[in-house]
Amino acid sequence: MAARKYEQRLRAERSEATRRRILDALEQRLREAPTQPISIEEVAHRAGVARTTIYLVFGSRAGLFDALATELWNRAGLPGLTEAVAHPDAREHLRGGLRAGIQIYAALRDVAVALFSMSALDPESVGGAIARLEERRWGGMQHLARRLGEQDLLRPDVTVEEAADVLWMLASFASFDALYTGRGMSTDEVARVLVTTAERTLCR
Amino acid sequence: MAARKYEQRLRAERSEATRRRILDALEQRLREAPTQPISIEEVAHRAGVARTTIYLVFGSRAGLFDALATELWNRAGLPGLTEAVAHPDAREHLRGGLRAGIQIYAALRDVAVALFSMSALDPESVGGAIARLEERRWGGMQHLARRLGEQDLLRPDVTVEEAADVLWMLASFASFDALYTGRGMSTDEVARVLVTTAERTLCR
DNA sequence: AGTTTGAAATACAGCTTGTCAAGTGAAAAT
DNA sequence: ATTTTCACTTGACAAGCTGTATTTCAAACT
Repeated sequence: MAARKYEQRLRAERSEATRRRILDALEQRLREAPTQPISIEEVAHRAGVARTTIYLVFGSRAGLFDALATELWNRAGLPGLTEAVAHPDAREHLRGGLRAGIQIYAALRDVAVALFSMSALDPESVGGAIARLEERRWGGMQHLARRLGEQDLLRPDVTVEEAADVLWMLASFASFDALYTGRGMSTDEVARVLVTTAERTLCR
Repeated sequence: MAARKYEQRLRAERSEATRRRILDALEQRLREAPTQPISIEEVAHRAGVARTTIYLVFGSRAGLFDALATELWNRAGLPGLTEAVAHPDAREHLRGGLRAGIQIYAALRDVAVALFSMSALDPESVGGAIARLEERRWGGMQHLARRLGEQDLLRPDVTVEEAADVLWMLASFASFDALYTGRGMSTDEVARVLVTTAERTLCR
């Protein structure tokens, strides 16, 4: 998106700035009033931009939300998560991965609620961004389950596939939010509950 | 709703029939195309009714969805669930309650996705029906946790409050659907995973 | 100086929701 | 048998939204 090649610095910078202002406006609006329908007009107004500019830059309403989802994830997600995944001990991988994921979910909570719900109602409405992220997450859970199996950390009555399924459920945004928003827990408390649940269910 | 007192049988019956036709049309439409925006016009057309009639009967779009949610729940929920709750053994209460809940979720899956997502985006848009159901569910989880504690079935390091929190998360529609739709499991498999997770995490 | 181009302005068609006024026809009351 | 009642219809309306197309502008580049 907006991936035109420029020799022209200033124009490229201004263009990028406009793009960011729009995404920031959308994010801010989602945080301020997550439970209210959003019009592109409103986002444009907040960004100090014409409505048509948003269509020009992002192609469509769905493209805008898609861009926000992917941008936020990259901004909030990569550092902690990749560090956790790299840990040689699979059990620490499990713990650190869950904690890192929860940090991301908490940082993006209001925005994530909107994006996940929109995607559930109609995956197209967020341009498939959530579906792509969830597919990556599923890959991550399979990887983690495999490593737990390789290091002989799984209970004898739990297969690698079953472990992946349980991790998939527990590491979902919905599980996080059931405890974080639904029960008013802190991120540390949520992490404790989810890690405990995962370990008691899956590990020896 | 539609609570006018009639001496007139026939008119009351026809009125009820209209109401049901509208709700059936909405439910059918949600099952056929869960991921497509729904217009009241469309529901009215399917029900063979004027659009204004829907506003007349249900007051608003939100009132319509509210009515559908409460009606479906009562239709699908009460028998199995109340039976499970009545079991003298709290452990069987846990198992039967989860199984019964899962049966409900599965029967209403497509409709439930829409209703829960709509409620997450804007609780008002379904007239608060989902919020009320979830509050009752929370009461049920607290009750179950208390019974597990009373019958000394909880692990010594698990408090009644913590048990209620975990049950709240595991018995949510989101947890069910992560496995049912997300992983393509059957209801029996979902029940096995959820019951196992709950018991290993909470019970001695 | 002349050209590119990111963005604005304006207008449009088509779809929503919600409300309102007036009308119809069949069941109920007398 | 006639009148009343009422569930429902019809048609119209204001207001808001999305998406697109056309034209214009001014800053940035060559």
